Amino acid sequence: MKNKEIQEQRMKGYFLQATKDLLKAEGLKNVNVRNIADRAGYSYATLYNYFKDINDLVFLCVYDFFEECEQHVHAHAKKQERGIKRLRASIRGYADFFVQYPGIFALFFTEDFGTFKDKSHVTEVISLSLDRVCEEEWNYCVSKGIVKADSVEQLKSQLRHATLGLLLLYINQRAGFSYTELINRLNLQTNAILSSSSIEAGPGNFTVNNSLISIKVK
Amino acid sequence: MKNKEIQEQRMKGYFLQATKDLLKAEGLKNVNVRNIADRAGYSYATLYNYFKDINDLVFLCVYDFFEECEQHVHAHAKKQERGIKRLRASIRGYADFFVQYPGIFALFFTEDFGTFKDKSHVTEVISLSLDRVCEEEWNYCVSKGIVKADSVEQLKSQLRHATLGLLLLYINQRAGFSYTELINRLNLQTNAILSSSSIEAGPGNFTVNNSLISIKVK
DNA sequence: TTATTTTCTGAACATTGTTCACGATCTTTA
DNA sequence: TAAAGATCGTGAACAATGTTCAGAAAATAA
Repeated sequence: MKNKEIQEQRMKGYFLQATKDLLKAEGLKNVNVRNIADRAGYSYATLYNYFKDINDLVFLCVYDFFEECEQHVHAHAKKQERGIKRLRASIRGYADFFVQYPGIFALFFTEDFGTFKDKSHVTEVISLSLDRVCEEEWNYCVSKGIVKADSVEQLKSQLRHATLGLLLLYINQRAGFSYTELINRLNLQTNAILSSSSIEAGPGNFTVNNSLISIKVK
Repeated sequence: MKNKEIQEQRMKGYFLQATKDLLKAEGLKNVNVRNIADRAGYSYATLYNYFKDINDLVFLCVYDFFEECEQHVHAHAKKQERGIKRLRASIRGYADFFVQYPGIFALFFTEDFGTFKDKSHVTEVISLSLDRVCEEEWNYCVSKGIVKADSVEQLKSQLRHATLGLLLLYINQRAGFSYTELINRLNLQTNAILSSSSIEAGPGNFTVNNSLISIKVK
């Protein structure tokens, strides 16, 4: 009875891996049962012995992709000194990850769940993904008194929605600007949110000349 | 030569109207050539005599939908007194419009353009739609000295992205909260952005008790 | 080795976008 | 007005994709 379980998990893993590879390499529109099965080395019909439908398979990838995103962010952010700087770097890393893999962005935020069951788990991972990858740094900022504990939830929420909105326009080609310009706008926007009254002024955090428009990042 | 033009525009109009009705009534996933043609009273093949493909037809609807959105917003906002209050009401109206028609949100922000040509026009309408429906009120606020002229672009941008991000999570069912809660969060977020240093304090605008979290709207 | 259960597979069906040849209709012209 | 020609509308047909199913292949049990 144990072997059967192991073998089933192994089979699921093959399809899952094939789906992830395909999604990263060719985007969500090229993810279909025949392509997945080809990569996995089985017939498309076999897939249905292990997954209810293609949504079941595709949305299972969210967990792995979130971990990848987390690692990408941490690898990018750990070069910065702790505090607001690292927080900013985390947000930048988060955006970079989805720009690099637009298919993962589509899966996380725009793809219809269809018949996918138990979406509450996966929606929480998705909707709080930016908060999660920044969590350690938020805690640090609060513990050091850089950010007021009262304000953290409000700041997280602002950053979450602002980052998402900007990414949505850029990744779905609604914004007419370049990648460089995206990063520019992301920085401006992040600074505007972080330079609220909830952030204690401190040397090396950032310099604001009291106008929202021209914020100079040190 | 003139009659032909008129007749062609009329035919396009039938398909366009059918597409809009369908999209509003049944959402983007039920918009397909056969359903559209049924509503228009023609065969699905006839559609291809007037439009290059279905994307050509569907993205043409953007212009009309934007006008509808604009009217919805104005009808909702004109009850408020001019200035920050009406600005807030406009943002609320904008969100309401897309909540009422999730298919229009999908078309505006998440649907792939495919082979759609000349997207620069339509992307501008889309990406600046919130700015446009608020334009009159921004001008008013600047002219009355309620908002610093320097800050307007930054504020527009913040509101645009924050509103979009929040709507994305709600409409695509990534957020686990109700409509009431959405409006709550939207108001909080809007107030946080509008109560920056760029907004002059004034009687009746709003009351802030200096913390980001608990803003009381008068 | 044979029988039974499990796993895998292509055929087949539904849906959707698109093309195309053909017939209907309208216009031109002798 | 009637024949010739142009234009328009149509279903058949093809491709791509999701899904189901009966049966082949493989693994297991007797």
